[in-house]
Amino acid sequence: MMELTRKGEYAIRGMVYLARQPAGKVVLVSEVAEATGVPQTFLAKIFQSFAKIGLVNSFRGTGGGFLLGRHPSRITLLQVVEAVEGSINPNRCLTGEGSCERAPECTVHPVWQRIQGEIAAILDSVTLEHLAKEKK
Amino acid sequence: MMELTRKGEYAIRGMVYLARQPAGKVVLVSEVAEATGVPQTFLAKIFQSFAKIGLVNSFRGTGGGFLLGRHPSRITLLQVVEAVEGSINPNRCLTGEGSCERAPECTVHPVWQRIQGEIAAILDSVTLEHLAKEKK
DNA sequence: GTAATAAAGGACAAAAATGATCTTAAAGGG
DNA sequence: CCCTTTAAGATCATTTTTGTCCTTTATTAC
Repeated sequence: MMELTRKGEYAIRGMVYLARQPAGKVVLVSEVAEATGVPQTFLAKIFQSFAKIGLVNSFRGTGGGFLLGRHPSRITLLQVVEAVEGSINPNRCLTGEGSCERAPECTVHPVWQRIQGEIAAILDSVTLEHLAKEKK
Repeated sequence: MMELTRKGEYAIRGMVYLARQPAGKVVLVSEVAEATGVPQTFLAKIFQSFAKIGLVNSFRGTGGGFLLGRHPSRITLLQVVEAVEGSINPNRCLTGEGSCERAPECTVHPVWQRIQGEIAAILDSVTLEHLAKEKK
């Protein structure tokens, strides 16, 4: 449970790979996919959606590919995860408009709220720059 | 992302409803399902699996139904959630045997481990007894 | 015993997540 | 201009999750 979806996992793998490239280096989805063990077509979709929100930049044609949209120190795990799966929300009860009519008397609510806060805080404290550093 | 599955959500709703019953009171799945807004057949499956591990007790025939397998103070949210979705594991990388060959050099790993720990700690600190108390 | 009740269990159906394939559009190289 | 490269986009296939339905088994009431 509480598992990151594959989409989320793949997105992170791909973005960390990009973060490990020399600044300005453009790489092919095919390369990223192979290196990270992610289905190429699926990763392509993810990167495409990231291009739309500026998380990555993309170039077509010969010499084309992807690179990070801004410095890895300015992209947090939270941003990546939320870009791919929407805002963190461990329980449907927490979602905004009318999704839980029993919210007022729902005693489970505050628990999920705490969890949501913890997760977001942790994810937001980690940047792609941190993750790009190889472990010794 | 990081969302509880419906199964998990339904399980919690059902168990909290049981916890709110007078001690020893046996209730029908149909009653629980209706009161909590959960698909009856789905909830039945969940309770059936809970019966096997003693989280609830079940009785067939007239006057049959379900009740908690032990005192609500001795059932934590973590136990309910794990019973229904397996052990908490926000990232496949963390799962045991061979699911992530790149675990050793995976820098994301420790982050998920922290998240996993936080979630488990919070969920384990809340019992059905806590949740059964109506909010004022 | 027989009938009624209600969970157990299995097989099936619908929906969502995951993944592949094919066509289109943009960019560069000759 | 034409060909190649590579992302963009749309469509389709597979798998998993979610949900239903039907039959069987246990229990109670008569």
